[in-house]
Amino acid sequence: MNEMVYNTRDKQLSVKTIAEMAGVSVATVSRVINQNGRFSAETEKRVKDIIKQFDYQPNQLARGLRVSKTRVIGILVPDITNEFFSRITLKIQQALYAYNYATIVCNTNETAEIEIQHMKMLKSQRVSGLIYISGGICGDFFYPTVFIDRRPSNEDLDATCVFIESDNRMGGYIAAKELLKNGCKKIAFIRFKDNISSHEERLVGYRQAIEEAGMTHDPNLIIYAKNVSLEEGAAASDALFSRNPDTDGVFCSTDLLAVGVIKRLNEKGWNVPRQVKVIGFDNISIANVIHPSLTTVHQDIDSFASLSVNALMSMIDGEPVKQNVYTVPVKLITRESTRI
Amino acid sequence: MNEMVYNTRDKQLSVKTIAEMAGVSVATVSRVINQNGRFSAETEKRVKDIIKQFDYQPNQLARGLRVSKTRVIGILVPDITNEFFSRITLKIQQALYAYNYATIVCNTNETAEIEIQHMKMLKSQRVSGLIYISGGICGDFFYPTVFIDRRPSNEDLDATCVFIESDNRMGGYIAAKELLKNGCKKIAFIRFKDNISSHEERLVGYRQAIEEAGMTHDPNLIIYAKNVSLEEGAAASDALFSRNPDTDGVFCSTDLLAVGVIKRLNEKGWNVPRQVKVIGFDNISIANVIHPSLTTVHQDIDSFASLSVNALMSMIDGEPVKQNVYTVPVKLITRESTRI
DNA sequence: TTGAAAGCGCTAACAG
DNA sequence: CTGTTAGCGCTTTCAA
Repeated sequence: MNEMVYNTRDKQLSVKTIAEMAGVSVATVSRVINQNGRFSAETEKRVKDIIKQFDYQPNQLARGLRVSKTRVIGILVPDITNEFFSRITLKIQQALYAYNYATIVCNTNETAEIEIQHMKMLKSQRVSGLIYISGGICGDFFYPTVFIDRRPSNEDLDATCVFIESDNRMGGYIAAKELLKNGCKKIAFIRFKDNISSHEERLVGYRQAIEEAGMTHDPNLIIYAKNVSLEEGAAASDALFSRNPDTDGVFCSTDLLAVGVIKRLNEKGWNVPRQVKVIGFDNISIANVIHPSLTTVHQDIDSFASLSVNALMSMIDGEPVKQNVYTVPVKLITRESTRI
Repeated sequence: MNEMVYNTRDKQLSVKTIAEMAGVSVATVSRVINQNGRFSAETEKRVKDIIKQFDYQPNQLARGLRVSKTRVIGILVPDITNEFFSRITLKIQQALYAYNYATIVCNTNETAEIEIQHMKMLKSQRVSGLIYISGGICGDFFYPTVFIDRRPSNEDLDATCVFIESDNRMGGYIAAKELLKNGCKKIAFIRFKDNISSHEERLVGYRQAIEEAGMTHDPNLIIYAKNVSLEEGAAASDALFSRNPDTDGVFCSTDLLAVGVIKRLNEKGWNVPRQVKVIGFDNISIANVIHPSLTTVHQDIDSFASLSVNALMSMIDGEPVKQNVYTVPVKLITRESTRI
């Protein structure tokens, strides 16, 4: 039973106190902190010494209020527990950290309602920019914004924002090619139900490969998963094979779905890859752990992070957008689940 | 090549504007917003209508500056790509969201240097509280703080902070018991090298079970992993079996390590669970996907989140800390990796 | 090279 | 019930 006494309310150091201690004005202290020149080397040293001595951290609320710019970026992400998204988020945070920006991460759970609430909060926090990872139902162009993975509507994209994506069409194409090359005759596509541009493009690439192989694309072989999760992958697998038991190849728009499929097929005693070959997308670590290990299309997360942060920083600096859309190459990672 | 024009700088609505539009003073607007009474129903409606009409969001910077309280909490986490941590983080965010608090998530990568930098940033952002998930090298009690999973040093804990953990000793005990029950005679313990209280306690429980079984605890059977990762689990497995090839049971202080062990043993052609039984800790989804599926000790993440947020909220409200330490029950999840 | 002072948007006395 | 006003900590003219 302690009596609570936090220091939070204790008067922290402020420019005013520092000014007094250094025998200069607050303006000078501010100039030194922001290295705006117009102070002598001697003054600079005096002020800096005090700052260091007391480990002074400028109040970002006051600064933000004054200059209408916070060093905070909002990140909106559908599901932070999905390793693919958490890895992007982490890389972005690390890149922003180098610019001394903090991030507020918001989990939207693919729900417009929640996304809108988060946007209000971010607005009230006066964030300096937004990064949407696979989201953007309510694109509000109040802020410099980067979209990753999910293309915003065209009007929005024509405006002042940036969109970064994998070469999803190529990804779908090489995925289907891999299955075709290894002898699959009836290839299904399991995808997230929502109308995400990245998953659409993967479908387009898949269809192209199918048609190039002289086969016809069968809409019955497209299965929609309610969520991107192991469970929904398993459910989609059941739905697929109950209707099309002779399917011999499955391309999933996400590793999580693919792993759910493999797990379900294993449980039912099917042999992957002998009876059915499976391929995923993302290359998350679980893909290399499942048995058989999952062939997948690798997305270049490092490029996502560096491109998005560079773009956002120059937007915030008021520079004109040189390039609206960036397409990042993908590559096939061959593992057991598609072996002959 | 668009010319950039963001609305960010456009004058947003403020209490002043709203006051003018409603024909009242700023004080009244503020009272309505914060529901501090002393306004008529009629005034309230007038103000609220305008707020709704323009979707006005109060400037939290100004508010925070004024009341020395931000609606922002800092969360420090070792590795957001570890599903166990991302799930805790998500649950905490959701709980805080209900209180209208935002979170700044900082990835410490188990590095003191980075943790210190993040602390400075959080301080400059004037967060209202801190939640350390499995961290806290530099416990700064400037803020109301909750520690999860890793016990802070005792002096710190005596102060005004809260610590929440699983019943790790019991977890270690039931894990080792499960292996003993299923016939293991030589049981190893693979753990993260850092001196984390939770992993220490798991060791204590493990030893207790070993000794109760009339066996002696062999320090050679304790292996330290450099990181909590699949790769380090595999490496630890190699180190273990090269020195102790007759080991027939492995308890890992983390699922990630355990899955790394199983994967490595599979690769080497060992049969899990016939030759070696393996058990983990956390119950992350990968545990149910690996073959053989991993028996593990489930941690109650929901309780972590609700306990920590409740505690933090009352600390922030200035209430005395009623309870310093919370211990959350664990439970054994039996799967294939320990079957006889 | 330096300082005085205004003001960012908000809340909380205080006065009516 | 309502308004006036000071001031949170900071940056930025403007003047010296």
